[in-house]
Amino acid sequence: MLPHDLFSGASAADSGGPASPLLNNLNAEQLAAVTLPAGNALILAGAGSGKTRVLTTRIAWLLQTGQVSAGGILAVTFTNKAAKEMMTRLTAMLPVNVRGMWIGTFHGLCNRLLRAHWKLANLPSTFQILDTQDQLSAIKRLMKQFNVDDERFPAKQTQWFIAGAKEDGLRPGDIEARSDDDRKKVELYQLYEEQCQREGVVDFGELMLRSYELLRDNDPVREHYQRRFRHIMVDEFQDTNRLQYAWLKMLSGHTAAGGHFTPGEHNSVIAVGDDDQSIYAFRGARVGNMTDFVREFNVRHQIILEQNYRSYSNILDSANQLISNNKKRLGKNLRTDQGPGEPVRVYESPTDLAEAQWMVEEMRQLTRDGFDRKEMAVLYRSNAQSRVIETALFNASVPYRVYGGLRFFERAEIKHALAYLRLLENKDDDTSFLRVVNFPPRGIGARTLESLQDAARAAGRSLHDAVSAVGGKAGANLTAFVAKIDVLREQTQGVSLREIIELVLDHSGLVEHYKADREGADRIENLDELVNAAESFVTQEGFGRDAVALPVDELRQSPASQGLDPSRPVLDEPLAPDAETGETLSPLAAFLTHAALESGDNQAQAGQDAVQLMTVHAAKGLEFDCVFITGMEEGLFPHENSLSDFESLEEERRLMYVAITRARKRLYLSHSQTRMLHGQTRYNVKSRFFDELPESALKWLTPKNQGFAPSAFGYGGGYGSTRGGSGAYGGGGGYGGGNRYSAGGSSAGKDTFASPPVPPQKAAPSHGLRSGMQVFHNKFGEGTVTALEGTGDDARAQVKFARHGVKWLALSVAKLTPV
DNA sequence: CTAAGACGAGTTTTT
DNA sequence: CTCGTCTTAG
Repeated sequence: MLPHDLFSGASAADSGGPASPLLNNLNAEQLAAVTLPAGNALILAGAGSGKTRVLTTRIAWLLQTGQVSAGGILAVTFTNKAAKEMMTRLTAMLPVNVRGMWIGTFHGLCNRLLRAHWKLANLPSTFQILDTQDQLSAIKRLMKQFNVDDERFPAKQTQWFIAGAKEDGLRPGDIEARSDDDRKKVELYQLYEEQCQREGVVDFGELMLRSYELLRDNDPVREHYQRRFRHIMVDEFQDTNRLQYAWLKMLSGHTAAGGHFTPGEHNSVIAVGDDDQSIYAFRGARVGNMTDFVREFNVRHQIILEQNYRSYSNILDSANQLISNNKKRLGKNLRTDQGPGEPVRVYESPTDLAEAQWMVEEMRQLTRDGFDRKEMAVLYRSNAQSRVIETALFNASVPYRVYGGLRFFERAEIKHALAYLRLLENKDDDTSFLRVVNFPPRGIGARTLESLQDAARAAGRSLHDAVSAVGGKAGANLTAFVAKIDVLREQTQGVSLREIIELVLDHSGLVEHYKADREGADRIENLDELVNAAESFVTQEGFGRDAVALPVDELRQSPASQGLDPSRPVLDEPLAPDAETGETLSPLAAFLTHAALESGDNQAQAGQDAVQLMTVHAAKGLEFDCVFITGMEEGLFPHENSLSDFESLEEERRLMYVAITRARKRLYLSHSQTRMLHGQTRYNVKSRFFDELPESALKWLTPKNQGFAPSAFGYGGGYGSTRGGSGAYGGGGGYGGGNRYSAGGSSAGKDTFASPPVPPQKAAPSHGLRSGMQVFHNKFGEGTVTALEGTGDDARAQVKFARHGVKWLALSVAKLTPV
């Protein structure tokens, strides 16, 4: 029976209609994917091929045709954004009970499992989650305590080792140490584990690994979930690491565990991914999981989505030809009905500054052509490249937004506040304890803390519990701190989340401390924002799905548990009085989880029509009308660290593939002959990737130079080498003169500049502000320029803000964008 | 305890 | 060059 036969039969019975509107406008491959029969399948989804649509429609279709109830669905993604997107689209498609489904990130779902089975997972019910920062400080603390030479074993490296081991699903005992250094690292890993266990905290890797082990070691639990999740869907499968793969295997019943092999016939796993977009090997992702999946899950249906709905064919041809240079591929070619569109424009500049200025001019033209600024993206390989571009945009008064950097919940003041909150939940969280024990300062110095740590270690207790062991004045300060925390904990019982946070902000002295600080205004504002975040968390999310534990009664009532030996507890608290209502976390605990698992938006400058700046990695999953890929130079893109081996060079190529496929209408590739890097000017050769693009799709805006000849240059040999024609290196002001900018002077003979050449810029950059101008500031919002003075770096502007009054701002520091 | 200065590192990153 | 971290002096 064909998949759609199956469907139409079911839907006819249900709604009387001939076919569900759900399936309208799907192409043949999409339709096949959506209506796949039960069983494991791999969907190879090219960029822009409607992957998310297929995934969500599949779920809706399964539900609508009654093949599964909401409770039988599990969909897992990598980012909260993707998970949210799925939920939103799904609810738009069907009036469905999203609550019953498990849709979330790997870590979110693991957290959910561990919250529900904390006892079996050997965790305290109040366990806290360490983010990467917390993890690093925990490791530093540990290494100091055990007098580990941090020259030989940098904390960062230890962290990397531990995280890497967990990604591979390895406990200290599973690691074969070959060298003394390795043995030491394994020992540190072991000690770190003990420390975390003692403190009741888990890091991101632990969330995954612990829930994997929970399933592996508890037959009833595993079998319950295996029975429950009949349809498992995995997004971005090419990004899964070893452990995540094993986790999926365990959950779907495709593995023998604890001697009880559970046949997987109940469960269908649909893996959706694109091997050509695998760009996260450096953090443990294993593309090989895709072929392993086909083999080990006995995949019989493979569907390739190649029809692209995003870009014109010049762009797609470029992407296709580039990626065809990779040897290790499953094989896929994007196609479109949209026609060729405009050529891909290539620009060469003498300096990185000139590259940026050209780009600004081009953007101006694009704006005149009717493109929104938010539809223009500048992509670069590494963050350091954003600086010149930002400067150019700033000087030209073009609003822009940079992705990346600290997110809301990662800011220092927020972490401080959260640390207090965490201590209320879990007094043994030493990382949080140390973060705030002397912040704001309360006379507790390094020496005091050392003796406290010694005492705690000797007694095998947490820092909180060991304060009484320290005497003297310092001891009194410590006792006062602990008393303050304990009192706060009392005071916050039965109080709303908002009030808890307000109490903590008041009594911790944080707000007061920042008030005394001349530059503390921003921080106070962020702390206020934390209250808002908590408020909207409670109202909007109803504690957030990630944090809500599995309703306890669900497991008990499931037919699965009925045959179980009653003496064998399936649940942590099967008979608790509140079991009937479903055990949920306290609002505070839920909020803390939310903060750890969802670090919040970058700096959502919502509404601003601004040019988008980001790394290529950050651009994955996004799309724009106009895309500039900058710094297309050997050593930068592909990155020098990736030139030496085949595998990572292929990953660089995939990265380029991702970058190209972000563009809908216009694509620009630019490279510069020289570039400031690490305070030195580097001479760069244009990227080898240019030679892998179809000439017919390109338009050279500047005279085309000799291509890169990989065989002629050894690794790194490209720098400082000369190229045909130019020979002008070292000529200083010589570049950019005359011929290079003359319109139509291209050797290809077919180009004219889309915009007038950039005049050589004078040293003093103009800030482009005028009195009376409406401007936008990240912190203060909108305002009016009331006065200007000074030039260059000393330039200042007086701005009257709607909400924050009149302020003088140094333009070299403050980011003001015209509205 | 704070502030200034030395020092070193410097792809990519979500949870 | 430029940022963050660590050390040292007051």
